[in-house]
Amino acid sequence: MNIHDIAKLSGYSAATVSRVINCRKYVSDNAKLAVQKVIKEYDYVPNDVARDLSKGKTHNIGVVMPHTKHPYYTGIINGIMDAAFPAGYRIVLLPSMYNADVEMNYLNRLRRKAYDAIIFTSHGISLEDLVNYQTYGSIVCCHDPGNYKISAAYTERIDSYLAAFKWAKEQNVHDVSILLSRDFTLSATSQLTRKAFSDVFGHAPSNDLLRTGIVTYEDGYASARSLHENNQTPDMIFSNGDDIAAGARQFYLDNNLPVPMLIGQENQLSGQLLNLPTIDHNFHEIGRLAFELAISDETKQVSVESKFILRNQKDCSDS
Amino acid sequence: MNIHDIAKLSGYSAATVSRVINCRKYVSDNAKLAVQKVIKEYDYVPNDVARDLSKGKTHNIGVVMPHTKHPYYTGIINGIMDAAFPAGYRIVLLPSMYNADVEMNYLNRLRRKAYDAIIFTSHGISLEDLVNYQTYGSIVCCHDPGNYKISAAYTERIDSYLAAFKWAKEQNVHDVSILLSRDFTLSATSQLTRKAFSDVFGHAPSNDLLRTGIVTYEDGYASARSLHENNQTPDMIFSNGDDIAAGARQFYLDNNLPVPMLIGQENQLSGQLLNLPTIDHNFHEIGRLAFELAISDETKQVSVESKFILRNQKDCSDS
DNA sequence: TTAATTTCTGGAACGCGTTTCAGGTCAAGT
DNA sequence: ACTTGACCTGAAACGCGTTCCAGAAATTAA
Repeated sequence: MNIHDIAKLSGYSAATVSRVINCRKYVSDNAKLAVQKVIKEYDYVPNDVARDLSKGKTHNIGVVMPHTKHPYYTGIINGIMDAAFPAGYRIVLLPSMYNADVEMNYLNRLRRKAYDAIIFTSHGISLEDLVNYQTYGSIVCCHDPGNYKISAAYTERIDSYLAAFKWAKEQNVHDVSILLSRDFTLSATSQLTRKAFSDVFGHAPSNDLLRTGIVTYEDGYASARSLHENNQTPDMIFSNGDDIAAGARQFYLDNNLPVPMLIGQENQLSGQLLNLPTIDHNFHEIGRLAFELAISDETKQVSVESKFILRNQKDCSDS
Repeated sequence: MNIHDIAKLSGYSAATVSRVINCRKYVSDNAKLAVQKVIKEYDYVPNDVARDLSKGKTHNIGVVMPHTKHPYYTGIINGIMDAAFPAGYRIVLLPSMYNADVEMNYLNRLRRKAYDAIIFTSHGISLEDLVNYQTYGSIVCCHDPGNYKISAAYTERIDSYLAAFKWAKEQNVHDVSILLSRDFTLSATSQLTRKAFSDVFGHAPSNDLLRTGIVTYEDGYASARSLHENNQTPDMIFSNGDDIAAGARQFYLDNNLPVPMLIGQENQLSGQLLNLPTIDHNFHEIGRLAFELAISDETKQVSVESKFILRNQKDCSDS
């Protein structure tokens, strides 16, 4: 049962049926009634894929995310969804695991018109590739693209990082362990972290106290163990997530070791429960903005500020 | 640039080009080479929407979720994704807010072939509606459908609920507050909670100690306040999420009130941090199973056991 | 050397809705 | 009475890839 069947049954043409369905002008009352009757009688609904093909638009936005565990991504996703839903767009989850082939595959699906636009919450392939693929559709990334001409919604992190490290310095810490999601060489965010640290402390962060590939509570726990096993005793751990900080803390507690000071990120519930200083990167807002950019024709960059949050300082080391 | 253009340029027909693209048999080496050359030269990629239309399949699975904040949904989503990705399916997020019109709209989009199947992590419309819409595509729900003929992947909760309440009884608690996501009348899960409670305690849970519509940490906090303001002093709070329990706990701490015993659910990080007894509903596995059902032709029900988890009991009331 | 396969290939139909365009009607304006 | 413009309508083209079927050519089997 398709639009042509309805046309035949109602005695009108497919064009008229299409007009009725889409509430277009230039349809007589007679035609409208006749068509609606048949549609109702046969319980007809139009095929969305055919419509998408015809219109050249799917109302689907692909959202590429390296993994799903990290709240960074769920935060952005929520922001995107909250903006996409009222606008009549759907979001398609595209897990990438930072795999270049997989990401390329998604870009090609953009070319193939499977999505109207694609948002990279993060990406393993080069920014240059992303920029080049813009010929085939709207692409948005979620970090500062520097001089590259590409739409981006991201958090301006430097001030909050500086604030965090300044506060750290005021606490008279000397050995700061930094836990990162990705290595300095791979991630602009990681580079920024290093820069902020260096600016405040006057020297680069120690490699002995650095751990990368850290994403979850469990990773945080393992990092602390690794530090301990390498006889490193940082007096502060700066991590890229409250959950991660919580994991590290747990390792020390479990082993009756003194817990270093902790700074988290993402303003997660764990941080709230443990009263950790944290950095809120406003991911929900980033998601909203990314969506707006995705469906707009302009190529532009928008950013929001992140905030270093010092909670009322109770003791953080108790269980 | 479409397949017909490629056909013309290569001197072969669209049918042959299609065969080359899809690596079908019955193509001569000459034809293959010629077509591939033109495809490469013009950097042609086929249109996915046209292909979907032609094949009558989108490889998209719609996943309806009432809201995005609750880890119940993110857990299932992760399970679905982990299964869908290797199978070449994508998942489309469909927020519903338990709104019947919205959910109906998604069901209609299934009819309209926008999705190959649809998974309801939860639903506001009647199970009967869901059952009826199966004519139009594969539908999976995530709770025990009773006698209704519909595919379902869900957690068998009764044993863990019983175990939890039995443990509670052993702790000699008398006034158990129950915090639920949805009212008994609306939710089978809520009914089960009540049944388990009644079975163990020999009487129905107190309405004065019941709160519904509770989903987040903040809701948990508000519930505790509400209980307090109504002069209710439960000696245990049974909540539908560790985060929620954590929220309730925080209210008591903030007001220097004794913290009742707590039982959480979902085995969340907050529960881990606070050493809460919890119930793990195995949502990741539910997601996996739901996906398998979604792409299979059979209509069947599968369930997994949930587990009551009693952690090593440290004191839960400190900060 | 036939008969029977298997391999190639392309025209045309199919999946299905949208849109353009041309042709026609009818009421309002001059 | 004549022009103008708004209103209706449908055939056909368009978006684009897949597949069935028929016919031709090349092998293989007998």
